[in-house]
Amino acid sequence: MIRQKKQVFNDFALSKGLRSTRQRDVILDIFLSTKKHLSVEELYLMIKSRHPGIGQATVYRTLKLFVEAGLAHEILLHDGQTRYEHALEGEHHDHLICTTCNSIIEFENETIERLQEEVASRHGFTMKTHKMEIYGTCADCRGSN
Amino acid sequence: MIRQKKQVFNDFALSKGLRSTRQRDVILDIFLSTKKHLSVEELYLMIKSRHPGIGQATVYRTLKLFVEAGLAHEILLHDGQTRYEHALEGEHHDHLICTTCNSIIEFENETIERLQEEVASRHGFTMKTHKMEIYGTCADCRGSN
DNA sequence: CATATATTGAAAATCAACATCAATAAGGAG
DNA sequence: CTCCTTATTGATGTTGATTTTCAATATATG
Repeated sequence: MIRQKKQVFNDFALSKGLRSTRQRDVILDIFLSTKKHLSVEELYLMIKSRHPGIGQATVYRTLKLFVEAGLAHEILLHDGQTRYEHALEGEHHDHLICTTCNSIIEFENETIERLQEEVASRHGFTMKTHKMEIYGTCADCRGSN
Repeated sequence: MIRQKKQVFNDFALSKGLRSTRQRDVILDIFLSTKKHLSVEELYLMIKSRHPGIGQATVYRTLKLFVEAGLAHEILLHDGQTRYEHALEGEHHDHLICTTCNSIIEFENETIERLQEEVASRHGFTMKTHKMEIYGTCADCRGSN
């Protein structure tokens, strides 16, 4: 799986004439090793702890490449930071976001996906991607409030 | 309808002990008179043209109050500006966003709404609001590309 | 009217994201 | 392997949206 995603990036790099650098390898490794929706800053801190030489700007630049390569999606929440999550064709999930503790649960629902396609085509749209976020209170927080 | 929304804000202001000011009246009036998803800057420009005295910071502050009062929702697109749209219980719509021309089409789909509730409760969530955005190419842009 | 305090506008401060640029490194040619 | 071209990097500066600060002003209430 990780190998497969690295391949996706290599192919992308090749097709774009990008050079292969230590920094991009490191950033890709660490990005792929995470599960959560990390902000650039958070990812940068993880990276810096093992590879102090790598600059923040490079992390920004590289994450944008991952998006271009189709490996990552940008997520905008309401905390003023862009977050990145994994993306791979076929894999798609949406988010349940707890407005109390900010935890994020991922889910998939094929029926919703299908209805989205339907709505899009009804309006003459060709759907590329979509984003669905449900905000509410999670079970844990409901108990403790 | 507009009267009703003004009432909502008055009630909110009362419950919070907020004072009634000329600026907030003006901003609410103009906000309610729009249909689109305006950024703070866009709204500020509309306001300034008729009421040059009103400052940008006040517009920012007041829009946040509208959100708190339940009159508006923040929308985050990928252009680095927070936009505000009208919100009222019962009224809900989602967005089709053209990634070529940035136009936004609103739609509603009850089935999707229902499925969302279902997903939320299946995960122990109490759903408060949600957001769904479908990105793609609109009919016009498809033609001209 | 007088007082207490919320609100405002202008300007400064913040903060994420992006651009600049000199130094470095990749990778192909010889 | 060495040279050369050019992509990449890291440090730093800049931008642009949003927030905060603070003195001046306006509101509500006694």
